[in-house]
Amino acid sequence: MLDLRRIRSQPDAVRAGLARRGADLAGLDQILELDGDLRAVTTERDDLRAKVNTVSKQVGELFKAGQRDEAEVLKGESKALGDREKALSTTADELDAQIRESLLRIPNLPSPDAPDGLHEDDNVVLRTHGPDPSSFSDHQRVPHWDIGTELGIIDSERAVKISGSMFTMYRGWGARLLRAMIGHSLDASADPALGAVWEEIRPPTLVKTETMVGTGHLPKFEEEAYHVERDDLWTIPTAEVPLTSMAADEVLDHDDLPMRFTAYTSCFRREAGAAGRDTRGLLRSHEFDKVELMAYADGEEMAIALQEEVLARSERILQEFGLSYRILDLCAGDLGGSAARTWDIEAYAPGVGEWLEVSSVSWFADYQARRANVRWKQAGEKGTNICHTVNGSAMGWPRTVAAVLETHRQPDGSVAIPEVLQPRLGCATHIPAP
RNA sequence: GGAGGGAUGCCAGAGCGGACGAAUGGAACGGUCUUGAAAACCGUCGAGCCCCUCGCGGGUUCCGUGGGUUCGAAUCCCACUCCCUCCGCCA
Repeated sequence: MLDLRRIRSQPDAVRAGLARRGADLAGLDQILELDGDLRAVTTERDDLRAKVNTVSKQVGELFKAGQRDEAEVLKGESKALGDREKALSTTADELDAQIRESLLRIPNLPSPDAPDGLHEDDNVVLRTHGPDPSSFSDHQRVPHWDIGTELGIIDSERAVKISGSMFTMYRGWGARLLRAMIGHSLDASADPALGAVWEEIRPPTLVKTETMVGTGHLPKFEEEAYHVERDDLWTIPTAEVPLTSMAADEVLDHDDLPMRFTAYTSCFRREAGAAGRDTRGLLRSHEFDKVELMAYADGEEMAIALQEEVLARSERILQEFGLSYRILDLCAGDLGGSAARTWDIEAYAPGVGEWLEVSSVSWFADYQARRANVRWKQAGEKGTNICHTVNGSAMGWPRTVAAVLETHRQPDGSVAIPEVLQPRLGCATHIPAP
């Protein structure tokens, strides 16, 4: 969430930032008004409390001195003050809750570096890597759902039988290929030869409500997540959720920053309202595999360097897989609610004939960390500071698998396995044609 | 799921209605001593919010969480959460 003091001291700048992403500004005005009320009430309440505290102290002293009558008089006085204080206190609590509730629904301010624009079409292509989409041959122009069926490596029919529409199932070479890709990504992050080591985490995939609030997935996107009502737990839509909340309510030592984590998990999304859109094959499903990179930073400079580091790692993987991809700089209006700046990576899938979003690399400034209350402290210095958070996928696997299957399909119907993955697959070079 | 024990500052740990934001010890930081270090000694040593005549300033809140009793709660009462031990069940 945004810093209330910033909203208070620079309301126009905040308004302008939110307007860039086309956000509703009514909540902001409401907050400003409630905040004014709250501060008036709080000041008065604190004054009364101060009086109650002094009077109570006097009561004690008078009793000790044996001056019972005087003590009784003061006691009555203090009670009256206390009653007023209680009423004000209730009002203050209510105002505070209202403000927080509104604050949670206000999206982050876009980075000034994020391009202008309100729609997807306004996103800027930063660069494209690999062969041009027009250069692929006919044998690569087969959608992965057909390849999957042909090779017996994707069995959507049975997944649907077991779990319903928009679930997928990998079999045989498909399942092994997926596992090899995941392993490759995790191991690359653990390899010191490739730069800073990202600590591998295997987090829970069922989390508490407050954990979902921390990253900004609740309350706004309640419809998107599966909720296990009996135990009041939510299935995570991304490992970003548990990773970002790992340090919730903690004060990190500045010397430990940046802290880098990676996690492989299943991700669950209800995809409410997306029925029928891009749902064929591996394009969109309720449960999918993803490896996430997530880092805590001490501020903007460190955070942006980490965002670039995540992007480089994700790109590297796509390069190793021999895929064509492009990097999009999301315009202010297309940014997710918690993000300040996002780079999407889209891999080209020749069979589907589309660029598929396989990764999203975002810098959240202190928006998530303020929600989750993640702070850092420099030993010996006074006070604490809110962290910055960064995360990105490396990768969202189903679409990456799709792009790999289509890109590496051979004229004989087999699929060439990228070299980096071969050692993980018994040194096989191809998924054999049927 | 059942029975018992517990939750206090960075850590350990006292306090069980007023003098407690909290003893004591350790850690950390600054200093004295020393060629340097250790030891010893002295000092500092939590966070949030609000106000202002912005000063090494004032007020307030926080002893697991939420309620209650009281003039006054870390201390009493209630509920909940989490942790530990034992039993049951289970991959």
